[in-house]
Amino acid sequence: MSAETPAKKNYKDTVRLPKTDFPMKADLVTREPQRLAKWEAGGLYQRIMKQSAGRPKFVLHDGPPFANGDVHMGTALNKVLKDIIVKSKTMAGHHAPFIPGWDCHGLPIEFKVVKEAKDLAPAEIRTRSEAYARKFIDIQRQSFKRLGIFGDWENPYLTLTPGYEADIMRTFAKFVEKGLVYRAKRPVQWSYGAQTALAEAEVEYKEKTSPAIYVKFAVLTPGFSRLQEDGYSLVIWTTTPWTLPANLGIALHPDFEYTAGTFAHEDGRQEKLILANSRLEAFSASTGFKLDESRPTTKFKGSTLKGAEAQHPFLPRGSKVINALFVTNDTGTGAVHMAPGHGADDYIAGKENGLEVLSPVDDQGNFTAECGLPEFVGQHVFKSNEGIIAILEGKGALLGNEKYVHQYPHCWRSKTPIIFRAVEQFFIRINDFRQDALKAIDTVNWLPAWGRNRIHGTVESRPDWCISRQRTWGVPLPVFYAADGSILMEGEISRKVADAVELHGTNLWFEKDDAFWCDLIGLPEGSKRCKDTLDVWIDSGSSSVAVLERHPELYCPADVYIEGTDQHRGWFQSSLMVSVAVRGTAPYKTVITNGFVVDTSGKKISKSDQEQQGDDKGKDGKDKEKAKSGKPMTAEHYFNKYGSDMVRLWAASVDYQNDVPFSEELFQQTGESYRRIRNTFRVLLGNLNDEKVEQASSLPEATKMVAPHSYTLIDRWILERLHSIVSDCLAGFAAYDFRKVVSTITQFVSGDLSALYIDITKDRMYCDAENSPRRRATQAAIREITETLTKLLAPILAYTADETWEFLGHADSVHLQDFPQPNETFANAEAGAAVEDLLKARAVIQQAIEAARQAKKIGSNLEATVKLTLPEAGFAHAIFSDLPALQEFFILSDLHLTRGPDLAATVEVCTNPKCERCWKLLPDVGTIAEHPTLCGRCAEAVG
RNA sequence: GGGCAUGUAGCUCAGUUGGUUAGAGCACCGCCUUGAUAAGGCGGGGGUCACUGGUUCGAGUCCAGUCCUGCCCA
Repeated sequence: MSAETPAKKNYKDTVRLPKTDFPMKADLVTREPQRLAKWEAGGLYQRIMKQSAGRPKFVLHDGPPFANGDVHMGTALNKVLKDIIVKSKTMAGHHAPFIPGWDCHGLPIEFKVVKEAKDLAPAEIRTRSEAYARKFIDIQRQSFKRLGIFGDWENPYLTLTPGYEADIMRTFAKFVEKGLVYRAKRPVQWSYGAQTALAEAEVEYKEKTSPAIYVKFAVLTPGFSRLQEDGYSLVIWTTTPWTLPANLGIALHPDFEYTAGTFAHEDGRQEKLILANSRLEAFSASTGFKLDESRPTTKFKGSTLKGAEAQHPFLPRGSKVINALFVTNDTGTGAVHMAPGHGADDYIAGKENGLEVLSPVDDQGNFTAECGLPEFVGQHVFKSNEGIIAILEGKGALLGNEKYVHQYPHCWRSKTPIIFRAVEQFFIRINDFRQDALKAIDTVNWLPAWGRNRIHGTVESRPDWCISRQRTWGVPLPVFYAADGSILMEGEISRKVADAVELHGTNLWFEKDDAFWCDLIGLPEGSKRCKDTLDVWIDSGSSSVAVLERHPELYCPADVYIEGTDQHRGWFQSSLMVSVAVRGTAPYKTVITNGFVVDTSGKKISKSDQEQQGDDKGKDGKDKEKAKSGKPMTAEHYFNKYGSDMVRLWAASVDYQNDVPFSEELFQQTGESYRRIRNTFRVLLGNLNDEKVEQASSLPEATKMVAPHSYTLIDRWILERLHSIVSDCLAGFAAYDFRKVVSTITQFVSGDLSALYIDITKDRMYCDAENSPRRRATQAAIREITETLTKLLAPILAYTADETWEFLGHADSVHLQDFPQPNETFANAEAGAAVEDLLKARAVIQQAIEAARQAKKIGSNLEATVKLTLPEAGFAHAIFSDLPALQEFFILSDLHLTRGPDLAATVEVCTNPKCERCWKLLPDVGTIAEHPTLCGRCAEAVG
């Protein structure tokens, strides 16, 4: 009576279902830290280095992030890409050390420190800045390690260490020795907010409203040729009225046509003015002054007035008329106000024409006595615009005044508008080696290729490098001033400073007095140290000297630099310029750029935006709201919520050479891919659970236990596919195309493994006798597939691959393995051709079955009787006459074959009895007395 | 405003020297399965290939222009 129940149960127990402890739920957030701890305890990175010692080297040089703030997703993307490169190069047979670094000096840190406590002594600022930097180095290091990035984390390079600082100074010494450094009073981009000069890379452009005014300058020189009468005024246009006290000249384009004539205003005013012809109309539209055609006018070229003298509108001095080619005719009047102390073009043109450099503005951006207007001394220049306009108006020199909205440079740290201001600064003369740098660019492989043009253009047009900063948190500019004020700048002097710094750090410079240093260097008594520090781009730009050449494991040029696209102007360039100046060649062989992380609406999510959000919290409602709606952008948030492998998979599956879209939704999408891969690994591992122990312990020979001829067609096919997947992935890694690797593997896992191979081989794996040759053959194939995929994924899914490797029975980490090589045995795609035909037939069958299923005639495929018509031509492979093999491939109980004109299939309800064990509907069920509910195969398997 | 990039399904991306009905993965809808089950299978919907014009028998692909977005610069 109850005999059937235990019997049923018994048959179910004889089915060899996949069994594994490899969890379906990844639980990366808790498991990854455990694995990381294991890696660290075992010194995995050091072991990889030891194991790969002696192989061809591959050096990826880490561009140092600022030791400031948490790890942003953009930084995480970059670091993960670096790690994938290093791991894949290692597995491809290289010795690839990774020495991470941090950029420690500079304004961002000093700014925070000074904000927290005012009026600190320089030495104190430096102590606090170092502590600040080290705090964030630790924070970032934890995040990078957590992201699964392998490297010598305990011995990173820091630009604040004495050795590095000394090398910066020695690099400077080389510049000095090559005669590339000079000191000059030149206009620089000055931040009054941060009170320092700024480099090109330290300014950002934002919209600003400025007063745009038209001002007349009376021409003094009487009877100037071609001017028929006197009393004319040149008209200039400027958006910076505050620079007028520094006006020393007026520039005209030598070739433009100018008109001198009488202009009348509606209000009755009349003026005798000179403007460029092309600007007359715009001038009239802005000011209301129209040229009175009835009065005599004179036309002449700008070169005519060269050398004339005009009257400064409110100061008792002249303004010299000069010619300059940079005068344009798209804005203004064709006559440009020249203040050599307040503009780069002005400075150059002024120098050529013998104008002085006047810059009556102090560090805070306030006027000094030199401005010649006592009432303005001590007042901020931007607050003085209105007063100056009032003076002009009072003197009758103001012809027009409007609001002008334009993109204006701002300080990246203090966010204040910058001013051009002439101060004594140190510069590197670029022209002396610009051509060498341009040549060096063409020795480098730029990825993507347009990077070459980008940096070429940058280097071609860049001005001299302003390398001095009036800041405290940086490497001192190692030069001295003699008692008479003259400069003591020699390579030898700087080297002596460097040697002392190497031993004691740069704090020595700030702690000891001038007498100490004069004594140490051997300078005459009374000499004084320079108070400036070096531009931080010299710091990081010197890394090819301070790191690549110094570190025993590295070399120069490095094989690869990879950073965000903004570094064409930043680190790629500063590194290039330093390297070319110092050794004449580029510091890198290949330069890869990654795009910026943007949200899905295509907006840039920058680190400084994120910081702004944090900084501005609570300041006002608007920013608060912005901070609230802002998405978290720290890597920590995402690896703590989704796991590091998810961040890594995201990084590997986007087109990093363009801007990289990022959103929570995208993360969920990545999660789907991840789960698919993981679940597939889980089944594969489950199917290996009864692999012979001897096999597992004699790895990797296990995969070779079944000779190729024992494989069935479907096994040979999947191994052929695997063969080409290996080739594709290796090619993808070699081309730094990780997206290709991910999509290749994803599609293989989803399309070939999950939907076909695993599905088709379920029957033999579950229901065949344990040692049936085809079952063992498939098991061997599964081991090869799993091991191969695990190794291919290891550089990307650093944690999951390692976990899988462990479940494959290996004691040690997958990261000590090399990449698999394509198996030549399966290179000829013999099975692939047959499977192509099989898949065509399968599609036709599935459509027929689906129709029956939708019509509720059948449920599972096994309930169908399928009549398949194959075309007369083709479908010639032996398998098309092997009915059992076809039934297995199509996963059917009952298949009938005919040949006809077209490929076609019809479906009927199968009437055979169902085998209780394998669930197929087969005619021989019930023919075995011992097992009345089983088919022949199952009866035999049960024994 | 200039230089360099970019724009193919809801999302991330393929689309070879121009050549059938533009593909994949994920998402979505329906069905099946419950022996991969917080899984798996099958089927399906979904695209004016940014826009406009041109070359061509034929253009996502080549040419010109426009627009969007990003980087760098002014």
